[in-house]
Amino acid sequence: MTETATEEKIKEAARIVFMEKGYAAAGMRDIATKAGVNLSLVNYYFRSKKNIFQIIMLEKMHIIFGNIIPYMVDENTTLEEKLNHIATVYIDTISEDPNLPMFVFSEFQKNPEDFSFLFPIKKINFNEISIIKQFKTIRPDINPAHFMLNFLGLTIFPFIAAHLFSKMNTGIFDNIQTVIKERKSFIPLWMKSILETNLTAK
Amino acid sequence: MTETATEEKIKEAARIVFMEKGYAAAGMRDIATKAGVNLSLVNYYFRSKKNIFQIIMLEKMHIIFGNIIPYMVDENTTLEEKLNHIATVYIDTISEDPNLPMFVFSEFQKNPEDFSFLFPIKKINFNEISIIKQFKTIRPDINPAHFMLNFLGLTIFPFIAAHLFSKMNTGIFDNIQTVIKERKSFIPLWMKSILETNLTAK
DNA sequence: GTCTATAGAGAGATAGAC
DNA sequence: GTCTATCTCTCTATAGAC
Repeated sequence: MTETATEEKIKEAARIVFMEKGYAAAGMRDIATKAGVNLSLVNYYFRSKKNIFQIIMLEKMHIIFGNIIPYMVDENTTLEEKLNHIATVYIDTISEDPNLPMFVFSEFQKNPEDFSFLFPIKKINFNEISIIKQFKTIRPDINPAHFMLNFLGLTIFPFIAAHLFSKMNTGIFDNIQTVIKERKSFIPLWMKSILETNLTAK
Repeated sequence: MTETATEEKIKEAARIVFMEKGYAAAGMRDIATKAGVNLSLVNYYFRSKKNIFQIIMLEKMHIIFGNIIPYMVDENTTLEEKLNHIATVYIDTISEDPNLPMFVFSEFQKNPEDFSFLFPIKKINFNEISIIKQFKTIRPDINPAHFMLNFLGLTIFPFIAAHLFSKMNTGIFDNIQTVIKERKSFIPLWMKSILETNLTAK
């Protein structure tokens, strides 16, 4: 491997510390301690806090978007297959790192300038990717943004709300991680119903 | 009023600074400057950074939950009326302060211990509030957690994702604030479809 | 590559004059 | 109530010995 053991230990510690505390509250000392190395080694390998953070952020962006875009652009699957596949894969992926969505959305919001250059996704015109084209043939009357917000909201929001909801003793969010996994098979069916909903009613 | 003009100026500045930067990155000097007052006045009125933050957080918690719980517990409205009412009121309320959901979820996650005592909601047993009882009579086969996650996901997630999505040039999230407002009438209809979805199918 | 030691900037908080 | 000045601590980052 090209990375030394020390470098990888520091990177792994940085992943944990940044994900737990966010950029601002994370300290270089936290990272060094968690990695079991001397403070100055963190700077030796990564030069600055901002630099190591951007490396971690780029990794996380790839996980959160890189695992979803390829299925969205695939011209050889139906819309139903896409929804099935993405819901399943995505919930499994994020379940291994459940704070990922909050981390990415929240850190991006705080310093958009620092990350706008990180977009490999930046160039993608959603109007021309398969999943949106398929949606448009079924529902030309609805802005595809609604479709994406619905799908991602049903899939991702539970991870974002999990901490707060499970701590507020409501009696219904006690095994929220189990509930989230049930959603793998439910979300595609709910999305189908949403797709068929007549919005001019009432 | 019981609060002096200075105290209120500081509080308003604190609201803005904390919402923009989060607790960790916000500085007492930021707050003083934004309020147009001397640094030591912030400590004079609020004694510590943590203290003023908790005051703001409590306020924000009341906005995000206080505007929704009363409608959920109301025994005199149907489930359909609740969904209509909440979706509309909530989207209007949060639109005035669109970073509110991210702020509350994100700051809570980072320091749960600091805020667990802030719950006025803590004692509410969701299994006994009207909206959940109504849901259970319609769908006794589904965990009510799904119902709440669906409704709140459709309603709140767009606010959380808005920043990131609108900056990634997808071509479909350009007027996302307008899109979000359209959802006021759509969400109740989508929820109706979701409620009627047969989940044993396939 | 890894350590000790420290520079230099910035933070939260307070003492004390007015 | 409001100011100036400052204490004390902690942070990122680096210089320099090994």
